Amino acid sequence: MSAPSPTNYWLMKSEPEAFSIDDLRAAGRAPWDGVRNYQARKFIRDPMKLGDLALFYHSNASPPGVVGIARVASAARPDPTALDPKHAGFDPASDPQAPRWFLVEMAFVEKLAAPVSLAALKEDPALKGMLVVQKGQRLSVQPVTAAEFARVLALGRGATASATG
DNA sequence: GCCAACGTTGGC
DNA sequence: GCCAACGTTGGC
Repeated sequence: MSAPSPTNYWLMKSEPEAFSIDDLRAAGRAPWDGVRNYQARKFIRDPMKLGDLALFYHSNASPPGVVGIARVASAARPDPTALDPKHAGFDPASDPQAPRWFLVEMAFVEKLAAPVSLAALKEDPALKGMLVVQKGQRLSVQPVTAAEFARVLALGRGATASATG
């Protein structure tokens, strides 16, 4: 039996002061809660599938960039933090009977030996189509192509900038 | 439906 | 801390 290959690849942003790759590694897996953007919700709720792989991106970091790999470890389900008045992500308009916000659980896969900074992503011609390098793009859950994912992973595992594997 | 005001994101 | 860019809200 070979392991099923992931059907989609993603980039998921988190501020390291809120939840870092080290936090995910320590936890093993964790609910990816707090997504409050309709476009990101659509990705989480619809095309995101168990086993999909994601680039774990540190935003508001020094430097910002891809620091690890995570795997989608659950189906999408309603995000309970949207219904919790004590939670920063509380949405008073959210209806428990018709959940508005969703989460998936993410599992730790790998911390990159050589984090790939946003500047490095921008410098790589092979990655010029990535959403994260586009000006003004702030979507917290983004699709990436298999080729982009493989390229970032190669860079992050220590491949030289001139390697094209 | 338009669009100004506001709040947030996130690089720098 | 600054501020550009974006998304949402709400008056009209």
